[in-house]
Amino acid sequence: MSTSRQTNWPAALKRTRTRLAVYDELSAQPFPISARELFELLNAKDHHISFSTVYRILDAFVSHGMAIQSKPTGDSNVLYGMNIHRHTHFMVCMRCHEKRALHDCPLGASSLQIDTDDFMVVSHQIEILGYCKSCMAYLDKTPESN
Amino acid sequence: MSTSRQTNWPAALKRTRTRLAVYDELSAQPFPISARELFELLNAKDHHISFSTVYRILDAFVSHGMAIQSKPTGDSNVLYGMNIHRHTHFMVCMRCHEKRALHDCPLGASSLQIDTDDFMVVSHQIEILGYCKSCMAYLDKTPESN
DNA sequence: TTGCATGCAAATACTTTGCATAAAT
DNA sequence: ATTTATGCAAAGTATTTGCATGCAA
Repeated sequence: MSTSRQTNWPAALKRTRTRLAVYDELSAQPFPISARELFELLNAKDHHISFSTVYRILDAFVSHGMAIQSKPTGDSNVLYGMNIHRHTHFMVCMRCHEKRALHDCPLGASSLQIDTDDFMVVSHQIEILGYCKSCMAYLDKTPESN
Repeated sequence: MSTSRQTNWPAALKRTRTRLAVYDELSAQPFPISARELFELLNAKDHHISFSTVYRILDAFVSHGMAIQSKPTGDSNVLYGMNIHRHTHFMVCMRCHEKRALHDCPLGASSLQIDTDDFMVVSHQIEILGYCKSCMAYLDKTPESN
């Protein structure tokens, strides 16, 4: 009943038990997650899988266009998510790292217009940087400034 | 003659010799650089400065809106740059991490329209993700797929 | 002088790698 | 049969933290 059975799969990647498990678990996530979280989710389901293997599989997925890597401001580790067209962008406070989701993508499909013969556009990432209400207070200037 | 003399400076941050040196060196950079690079540039100029201090100063600058942090795909470390409105976005190959600069910002000033009472927008980051010409070849699918 | 900043060194993550074994085609 | 993937453990690298000392206001 796993989705991985019927999905396009790169010829270069063997369909191992481990990779199919990673594929299914990652596909079940509503938002990108870290390699460690994925590792823990899989092991909680009795999939014995090594930590380094998770990284290797995720890298392979990214290299073959099945997954997307992101490094959000305020997260200490890299996140991975399946390459789906439905994605979410965030505003991030540069001081406390609070995040707020944007309901609309500011780019929409327009990023695909950048597509050229030399570069195939697959996705994009956007972060709006600034300060949340409570952190604005720390932006004070010296009395003599401005 | 350093620019740091005449610039707005948050009241909460003491104007120490070390911070002024970091400010000037970072301001001189055309593109964001890592804490390590900054550390090396400063020490090459006879500024004895500790590595951890560079991190602490950069974090303080980010918290006070003087600098921006970014974590580009394919770079193993965090980059820092002064918060100037002139910035560059990149297309990044998800396999080999080759980067190509975008000449125009796809958002322009429109990201500022997101500004609300609750969140003060300062900047934004965009990455266009995809595959360069030579890496497209690795995206092949299984014969039976699709 | 008082509190914040810095240096040093050690600790903490996170991620990658080597190599022997196991599994997929 | 051959090639590629995995597990384990160890190494590598970036970043953070504690604490004693130094400096700015």
